[in-house]
Amino acid sequence: MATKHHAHSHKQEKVDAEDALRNAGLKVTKPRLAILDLLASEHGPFTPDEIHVRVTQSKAAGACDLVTIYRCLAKFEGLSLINRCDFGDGTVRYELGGKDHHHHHIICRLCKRVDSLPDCPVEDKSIKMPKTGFRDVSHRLEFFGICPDCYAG
Amino acid sequence: MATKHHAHSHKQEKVDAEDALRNAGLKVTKPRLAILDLLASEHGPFTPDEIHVRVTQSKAAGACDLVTIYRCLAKFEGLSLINRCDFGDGTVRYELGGKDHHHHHIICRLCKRVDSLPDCPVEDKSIKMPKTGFRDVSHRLEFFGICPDCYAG
DNA sequence: GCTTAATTGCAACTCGTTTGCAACATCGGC
DNA sequence: GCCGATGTTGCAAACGAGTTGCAATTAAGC
Repeated sequence: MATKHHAHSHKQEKVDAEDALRNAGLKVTKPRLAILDLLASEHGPFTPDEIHVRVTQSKAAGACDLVTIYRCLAKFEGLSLINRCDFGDGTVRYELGGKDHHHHHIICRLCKRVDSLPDCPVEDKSIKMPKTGFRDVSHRLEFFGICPDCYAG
Repeated sequence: MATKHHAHSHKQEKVDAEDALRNAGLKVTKPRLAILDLLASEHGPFTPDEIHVRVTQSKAAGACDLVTIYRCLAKFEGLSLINRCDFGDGTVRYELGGKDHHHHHIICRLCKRVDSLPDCPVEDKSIKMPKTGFRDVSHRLEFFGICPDCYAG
């Protein structure tokens, strides 16, 4: 009983992940729960490899093959459970959130730290969309710079 | 003499490319001239592979190994003779132009056609740069959509 | 519990890109 | 114009991220 109460907030996360999987029509497996838990609890985004390392190291016994990570991430992305980020450094990253979580990042060129920017200047209309005759226009926007920690120290 | 006059405009391009190489402190070689000529005359941007095919097929005798293309492009980019574009499709593209040629693209999701956008809305300040404490901030911005040709036909 | 379809692990593979090394071509000096 | 130092090239082999085929396993519905 004591244990049950103590673990409450963590349990809650697990249930959310399970629900998300069931709602999506996916089987609930250990690797999938581990990936969703990781993305829900640590600030990302993470590369497939980073996810693999963390999931494998976590005592949550989510250990699995890297291929499984790739396959789960692909499924999750297809169902909009997670978003893919591409910072142009040769690998892809993922973070929690569906289409409603649209936002952009600023990445430190030195320490690679990633911050999220709350507002999207394109949807804000603070960016004037060029008139191109294209339809169904989406965009990718990322900022790069030197973060305070790096230029201070 | 007749030949000299006849080939004038084309010769001129070659001279420009040669000058660019000499000014950059690079040796003037056939592959390098062929790459610069291609980028100057055809509307890009092009992947290394596309450049290789075109350069090899051109009777200008610029035939060379794909590795050479990669190495030339890396040098050129380091010297800001060309710009790298990344549309997130697993390969990189290059086009002519230094830092003064900063601009963005809109890419058709169907036919992959790439148009250049004349103005940069970010430098226009029509985008309100988020105050993040980061310094030396640059950005990457690309648009994706369906081009008129694709949704018409 | 038992069946079936989904999921996983392993190994082998693809594709864009990079690297080691020996052969070669360019450029500056004679 | 020839020659040597240095930069550049070709080839083959390696690389890393991501994918695929297939047999073994496991979750979900009955």
